[in-house]
Amino acid sequence: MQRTRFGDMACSIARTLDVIGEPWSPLILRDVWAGVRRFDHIQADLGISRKVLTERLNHLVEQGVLERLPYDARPRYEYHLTAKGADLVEMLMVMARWGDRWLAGEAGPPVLYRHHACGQIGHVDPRCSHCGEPMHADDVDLLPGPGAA
Amino acid sequence: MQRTRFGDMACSIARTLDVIGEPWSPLILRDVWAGVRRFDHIQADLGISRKVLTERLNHLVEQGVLERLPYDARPRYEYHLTAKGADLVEMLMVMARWGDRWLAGEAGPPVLYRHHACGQIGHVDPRCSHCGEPMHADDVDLLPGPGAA
DNA sequence: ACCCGAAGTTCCGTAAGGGAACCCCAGTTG
DNA sequence: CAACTGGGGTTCCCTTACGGAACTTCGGGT
Repeated sequence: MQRTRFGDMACSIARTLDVIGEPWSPLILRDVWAGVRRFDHIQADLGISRKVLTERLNHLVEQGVLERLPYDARPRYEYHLTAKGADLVEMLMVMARWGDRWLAGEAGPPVLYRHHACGQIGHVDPRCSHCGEPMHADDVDLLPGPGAA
Repeated sequence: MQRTRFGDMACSIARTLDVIGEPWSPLILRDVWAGVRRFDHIQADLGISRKVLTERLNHLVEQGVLERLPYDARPRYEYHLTAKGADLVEMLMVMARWGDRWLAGEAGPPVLYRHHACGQIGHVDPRCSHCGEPMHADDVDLLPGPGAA
């Protein structure tokens, strides 16, 4: 299908898509985050083809998002989030939040998030790192930064 | 490529991917958010094939993320974010934040975000909707919700 | 010596992306 | 009035990536 690479664009969204934008990658990350860490378990949980799963895992490891660690004397491996990968989980939480809000329907959200700090069920709320007020689509202006093309 | 549909999974991340998970879709959303709203402009800006752009725009309109509005007496159209679509922009901001942090390198971020409320350059910071404290990968437990499979 | 289970690898058929050419429609120019 | 233009697609062919199932490899257990 000769997919175009996005990484060369002067855009952090495009570059991020080059790391986790391929089909299945966010779901693989979700599984690893949720504790499904082994090849066969991920494969069975997602119903992904083994071939594609191999490709995705290799790519995510190359990109430093996952690491492949042995868990046995035999050649058995688990995949774990690196710091770089754990940082991607907030993106998953925002996606989940959007799906809960716009797609869950009558049944309600399939997963709830309990926050350690307060012990309550909550969801992720994007706020300005500077003033702490909400930060949504209309709350920002986009300006060229130092790394602009 | 007969890609698997994710929408049937009891997972809001998977369902969200069914709406904006196809290649190019997040970048199209980014363009529309940034003010690039017309077919030819998006096509030229992204370098996407016209065929795929047509498919993606139709899908995003069907999903209620974009709306197609005439801007002339002639058959000319612009694509605009709906409320549902504007709500997806926070996902883009989180992706941009991650790319800025982990992929931008020496040059620094290509785009800066000025927050209207405080007038400062900031970035998006995910916080708990309940207590306002940071909400990252390790700060939550996942529990089955009412819509669980 | 045989079987097992985890983690891939290989192979084939199909569908999706890339790219370029083509089409339709409403002005607008000569 | 005919030809031209420019936006917004549509059609065609080619290549590549996905899906699915079968096969392989490597240790350990019985």
